Amino acid sequence: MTGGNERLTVGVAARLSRYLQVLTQAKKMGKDRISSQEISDYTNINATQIRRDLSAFGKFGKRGVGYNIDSLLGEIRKILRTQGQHNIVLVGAGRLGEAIASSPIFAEHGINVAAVVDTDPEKVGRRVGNVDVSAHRELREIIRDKNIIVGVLAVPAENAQQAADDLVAGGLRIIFNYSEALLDVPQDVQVHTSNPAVDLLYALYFHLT
Amino acid sequence: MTGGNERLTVGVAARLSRYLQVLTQAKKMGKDRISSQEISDYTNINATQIRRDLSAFGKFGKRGVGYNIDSLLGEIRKILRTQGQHNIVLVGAGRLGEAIASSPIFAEHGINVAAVVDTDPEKVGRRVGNVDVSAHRELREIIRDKNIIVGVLAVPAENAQQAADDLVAGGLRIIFNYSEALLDVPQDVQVHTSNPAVDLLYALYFHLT
DNA sequence: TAGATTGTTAATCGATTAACAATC
DNA sequence: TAGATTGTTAATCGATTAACAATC
Repeated sequence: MTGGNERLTVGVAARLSRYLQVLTQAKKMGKDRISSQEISDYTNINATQIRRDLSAFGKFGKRGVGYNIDSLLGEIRKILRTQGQHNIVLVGAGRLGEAIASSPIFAEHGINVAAVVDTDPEKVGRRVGNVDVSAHRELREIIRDKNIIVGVLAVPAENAQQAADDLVAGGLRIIFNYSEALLDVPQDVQVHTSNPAVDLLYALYFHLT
Repeated sequence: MTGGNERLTVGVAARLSRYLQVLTQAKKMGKDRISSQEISDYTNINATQIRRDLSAFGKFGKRGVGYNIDSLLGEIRKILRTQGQHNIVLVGAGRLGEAIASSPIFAEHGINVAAVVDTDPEKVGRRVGNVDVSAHRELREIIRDKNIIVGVLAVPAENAQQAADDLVAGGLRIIFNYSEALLDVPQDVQVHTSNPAVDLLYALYFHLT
């Protein structure tokens, strides 16, 4: 339907990202193909919606059979342009920072924790995930030298704004915020705040009603 | 416009939860009132949409002034029915489990980590957050005795399905999954999978295009 | 009074869904 | 052939947005 070169809408890009996760996992579980209904069961996205999203870019499925996981993975990666490696920096080497750096969840999608920084001299030099912790004041050089495009904040709320300012000063325009703090940043910086408690309240509402 | 007793749509409930987070933080920052435009800046939800969402339940704002934070917090909590305390159990006392249990992010919204369990005997008895780690096999009794309604999985992907099965067997119907695994659960169980890598790919798409 | 911001309308756009022919 | 599942249409519903009068 579309030529294929327009920018995706926010909704479509979000859904395609979720299909990507399901396909990655299904592949790890040894599956070869998957139906729109199965993807729907894992994502709670309507199966018709899934077929519609995919068929806008080509005929990727086989009627009566479903979608080949490997080839669909390739197609979606092409659409989302996420085929390369992306370097990120993690700010904060506390428990959350360590958990993030050691998790396979990023590597699986081509995202590489290229550096970890902390203000605490005790933590500098320690190994976290695959890298050694650097001093927070070296942030600017690290961002430049390692070609980093995303900063992940794993610091207490009271330090989050300062850390965000440092990331912005270093040139980053995408920040993932794992603290509960609200961040004030320039207009052209995207902040993604992840707050499990908010998601939980929302889930509870539907449970209680 | 609405009588006020219908079930909220998924979209409205999700947005109201996010307003709740912004208001909670703005209050901590010492603010008394806030405009729909300010909430919009923090959430990326259109200001008209915010006013529309709120005015469906009453006239909570003052023209020319904005919304009083305390009273709006109360109104939204009433709408979302999140005024009580909710007990949750955390499965897994590793780095991520410790980070979650020690974070103020849940307590702030009336969510109480009432128990932490782990299969590793080394970890049982250790203090994490405000509770002592219990043995995983006691899960069922803990859920019953402590009136727990939500289970949070902070375990490696390879153990996630087993842990989910145990939570379901214990009677829980809401699971938060912080592993990358796909979980097979009965129809009436809600699974919320949080995958920062997926969110990141999605953010990158808009950055790169 | 002047400036700001809500509450509300009206118009548009994208998401959702059921249904089903096409076809593997 | 029989069963399954895609690709697509058509109809509906909710989200989004601009605009502005009301009013603090």
